[in-house]
Amino acid sequence: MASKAGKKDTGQSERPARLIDVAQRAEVSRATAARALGGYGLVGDETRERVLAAARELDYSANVVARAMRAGKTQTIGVVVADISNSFFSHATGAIIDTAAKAGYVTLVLNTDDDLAKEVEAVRVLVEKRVDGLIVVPSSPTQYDHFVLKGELAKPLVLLDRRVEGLRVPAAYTDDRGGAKEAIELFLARGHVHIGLLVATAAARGGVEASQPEGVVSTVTDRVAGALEAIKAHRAANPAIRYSRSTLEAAHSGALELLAQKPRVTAILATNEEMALGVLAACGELGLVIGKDVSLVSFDDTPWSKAIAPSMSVVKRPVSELGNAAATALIKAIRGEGRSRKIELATQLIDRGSVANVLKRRR
Amino acid sequence: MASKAGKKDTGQSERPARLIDVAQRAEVSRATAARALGGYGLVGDETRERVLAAARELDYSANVVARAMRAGKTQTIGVVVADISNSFFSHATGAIIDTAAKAGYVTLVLNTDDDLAKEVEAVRVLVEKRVDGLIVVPSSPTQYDHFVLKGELAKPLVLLDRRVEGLRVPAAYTDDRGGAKEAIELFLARGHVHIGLLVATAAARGGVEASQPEGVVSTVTDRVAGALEAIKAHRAANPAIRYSRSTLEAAHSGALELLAQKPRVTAILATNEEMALGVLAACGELGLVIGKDVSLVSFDDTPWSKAIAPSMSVVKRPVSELGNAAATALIKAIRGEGRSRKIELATQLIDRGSVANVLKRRR
DNA sequence: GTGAAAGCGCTAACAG
DNA sequence: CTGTTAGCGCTTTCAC
Repeated sequence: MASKAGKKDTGQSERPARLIDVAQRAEVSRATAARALGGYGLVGDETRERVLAAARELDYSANVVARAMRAGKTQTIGVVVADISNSFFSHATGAIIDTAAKAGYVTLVLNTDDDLAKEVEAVRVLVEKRVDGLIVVPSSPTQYDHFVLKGELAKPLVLLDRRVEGLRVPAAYTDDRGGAKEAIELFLARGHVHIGLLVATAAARGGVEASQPEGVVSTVTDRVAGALEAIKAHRAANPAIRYSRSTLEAAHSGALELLAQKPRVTAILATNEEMALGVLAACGELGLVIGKDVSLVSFDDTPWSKAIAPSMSVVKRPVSELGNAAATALIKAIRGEGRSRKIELATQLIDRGSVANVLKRRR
Repeated sequence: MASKAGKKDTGQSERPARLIDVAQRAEVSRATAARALGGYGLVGDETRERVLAAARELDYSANVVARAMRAGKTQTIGVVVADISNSFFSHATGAIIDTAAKAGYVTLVLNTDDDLAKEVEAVRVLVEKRVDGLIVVPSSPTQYDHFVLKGELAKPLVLLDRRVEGLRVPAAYTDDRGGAKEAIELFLARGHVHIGLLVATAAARGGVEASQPEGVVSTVTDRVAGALEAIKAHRAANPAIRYSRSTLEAAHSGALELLAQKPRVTAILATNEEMALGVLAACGELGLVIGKDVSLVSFDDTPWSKAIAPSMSVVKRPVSELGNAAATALIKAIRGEGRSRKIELATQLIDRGSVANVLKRRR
């Protein structure tokens, strides 16, 4: 490859300068050059200048791979998410990338499509790559063998958005149970009696189901639990529930099913952006007006939620903060500084215009 | 760190097994073990079995860093985008990650916030990391020194979404000029005379301006050029234009300014999601009904565009295909197979319900 | 203040 | 079919 240099006009230029090239040009040893470049140890002032000049002249770029091999650390972290193109994950990942970068780490990103097999493979690849740590959005609420090597974690690990039963590692997630509870309480306070839950099951498989599928992640169970908690506390009627695959199409069908309930549901809690969009589409189709015929609250404060008419009430989660917290916790773990356990961030109910008040006058 | 092993119950287990450990356990040389594991060269059947068994027993995970150092290739590519949390970039990046993974590459992602200095730094870091190639969304339409080492590209490079003047490398982008042209022609065909352009300037700086800022990327100039082309071809009146920073707030102000034009603008082309949202918000505020008082077409087909009422007409760009194409071109370049130059993908005008027909009867 | 040398874990000649 | 060996480029004791 590089041997054809100099002949063709497209011939590769000579291979990048190495430390030894810099050392020779500056007429010092590799050790001295390394010290000057690395800014550690003792180096004479003029020697340092000479080395720096040589490095500049040669366009020297340290070979971080060699350094990593020597040091046993790569200054790289791995992020494993269900799907980077999903806005929740892309925002969280963006925050992780930035926080990690500030601490001198670069970030490798892999998708799993919420498929455990892909997650296992992703973790294997990242461990082979010798990342210094991992941030994972686990696709299973119970499986964690792939993180463990010989009774120990293969790498420092922080869970994001979801917890894994029995895995005692730091996890950054939001209080979705509380968020769902608040949303339902808002419905109840406004007089809604027939409430519907459109629950995204993060899983890529399945369509729409009336009962909770197996192996559903913690965010799903938390949100349902929170909603039911509110219902029970207020002795309200059981809500209609549909578990839907997290796509627009499935959400649409799910919403239609909810809206077809005998005493029609007048308020729906959608557990993510796709579910909310499904409700909007279904209502549009049925000629039902949001904020009037059907009230709606959705998880996650998307940019469009305040631009539409009526603007949508949401349970906002601090997504960037979540990513930052996960990255910070991971870097701490990598550096061996203390061990954060659980990082639970609060959600915030933002009531905009999509929840009608159907309260009758006090009789 | 690892030296405190065995004492505390949290003590790290012994360091990961190396090739030599596997070789010893299987009672063969490192070379033989490597051959068996790597599936190349000649190895006796039972020998191979023994090696594989030993590797399994030791939970051997090849050290890819060492391999990379030897091989001079890291099987890693770098992706440099303005902001991974932006839906366009996250979708494109998702496609890149998946395509690269299929070809055996993992992906490092860095953000620039459309800041050239950050871009330069990102490229430096990635080159130090010895990535095998780079996919960059350039933040400047003219600067490219940071990609060049000694008259040569530092690494195989593919541009994404935007072109750079004078830089002859493969670039994957969409025909935004054509897309804008079609959108304007739709307005014209429906009888709109006073047309507005709300143009996102990708730059993080600035607010709202009436004339084109300096150093704006190719997508911006392409879209404006396409729109003006359509206007000129039909001898229509010059459009009102606002260049806006790509945030909801700036877009909102920009839309308000457009809507305040003397003969009021009846149709607006928004050049991205944020701009469209700004128009929606502004219209909501002014009590103007989309698809009736104000017609709207936006670039990029977002999930919410079809769920709102009326659904929004858009210039759809094949985002995932764009990412795939960029990744494929890069991998080709890395492998030295041919050199794709420009990859221009077509846009598609999807007319939904946000463009009113204001045509008067033929007189 | 500077240099010599060992070695991180792996692979690819080259022998046998 | 299998073993020996020489590095890839860097850092880091340990001498001087």
